[in-house]
Amino acid sequence: MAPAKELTVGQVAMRSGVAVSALHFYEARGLIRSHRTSGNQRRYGRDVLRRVAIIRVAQEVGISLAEIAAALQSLPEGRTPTREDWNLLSTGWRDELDRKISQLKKLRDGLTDCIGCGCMSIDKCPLRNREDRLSAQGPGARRLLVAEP
Amino acid sequence: MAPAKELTVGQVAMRSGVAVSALHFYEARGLIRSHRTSGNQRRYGRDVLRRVAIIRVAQEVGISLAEIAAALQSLPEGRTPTREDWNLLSTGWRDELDRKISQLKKLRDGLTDCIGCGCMSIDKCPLRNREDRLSAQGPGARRLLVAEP
DNA sequence: GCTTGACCTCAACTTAAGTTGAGCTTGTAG
DNA sequence: CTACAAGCTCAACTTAAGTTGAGGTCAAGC
Repeated sequence: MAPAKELTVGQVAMRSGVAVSALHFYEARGLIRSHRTSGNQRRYGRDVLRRVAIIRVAQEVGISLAEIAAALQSLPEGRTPTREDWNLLSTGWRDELDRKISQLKKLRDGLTDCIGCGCMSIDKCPLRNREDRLSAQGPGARRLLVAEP
Repeated sequence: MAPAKELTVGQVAMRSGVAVSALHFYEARGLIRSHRTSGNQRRYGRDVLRRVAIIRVAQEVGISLAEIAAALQSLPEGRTPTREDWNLLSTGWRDELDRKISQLKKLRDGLTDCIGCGCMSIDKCPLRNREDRLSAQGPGARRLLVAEP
């Protein structure tokens, strides 16, 4: 089996859409790893592309590099991660991810539920007058942040 | 109708769970608004609690204050926003929110689809060998980032 | 065998989103 | 009516996540 060719930092940058400087930065932070050629240049295995993709996706939904780094620790250092490895990683995030999904849906669906504005507890709240929801639950702000879907 | 009592910055901080300094900051950035007492202290209408809640929710899912500020421009300055106002706001975000939801689900569901790792195009990719998915679509990295749910 | 574009390190700079602190003013409870 | 918690402004500091630039090395094509 021809050992899948290693990638230079420039190639990884091109294929992942991430700047070389960011790759250096991720490496300094321990999110990715490389080994060096005799001339001290970085070489990456192909799995780095997947790791970088995950870093970007996770970042875009508001997960910090520190959290991502922690999660990536669960991936094996040497070998290409299996499906089991990935599942392990993502179960560590599941609660947080579920919560975020829920929040996003609230935002997307027009924020029709009360998010702690206090107006629900006032008789003249336009939302309450229009829909008359939640009115049986007594006064006070409800659901400051999303708890469940 | 007793005009719903106005809130001091400290009360807003307490009820929203956001620091006073952050409220000042949001105001400086135009995300919320107050008027002043004769003694130059801030007073807020109750709608500020809802605005702040939205700011926090949106922030948590990775939307920047600048984007949030832009979206909040669509809300009426003077009156309590109606459901229509909120819908207008959230439709401006809908595409971005849909994309983020989609990304989150990928992460949560174990990243089982290829996210541009390049390994799908290699015969010995463990995922491909196990599942033999997507194999009819030719070589090359696929779905670097999520396009559709 | 050289030259030119990729790489290397390291320090300094940037932007976002706040926090902290100093020094001064307000307002409310006793 | 006074003390003291709460508010005000403004400048400086912080952390995260990079980017930029200087100064020097590597390697691949001609």
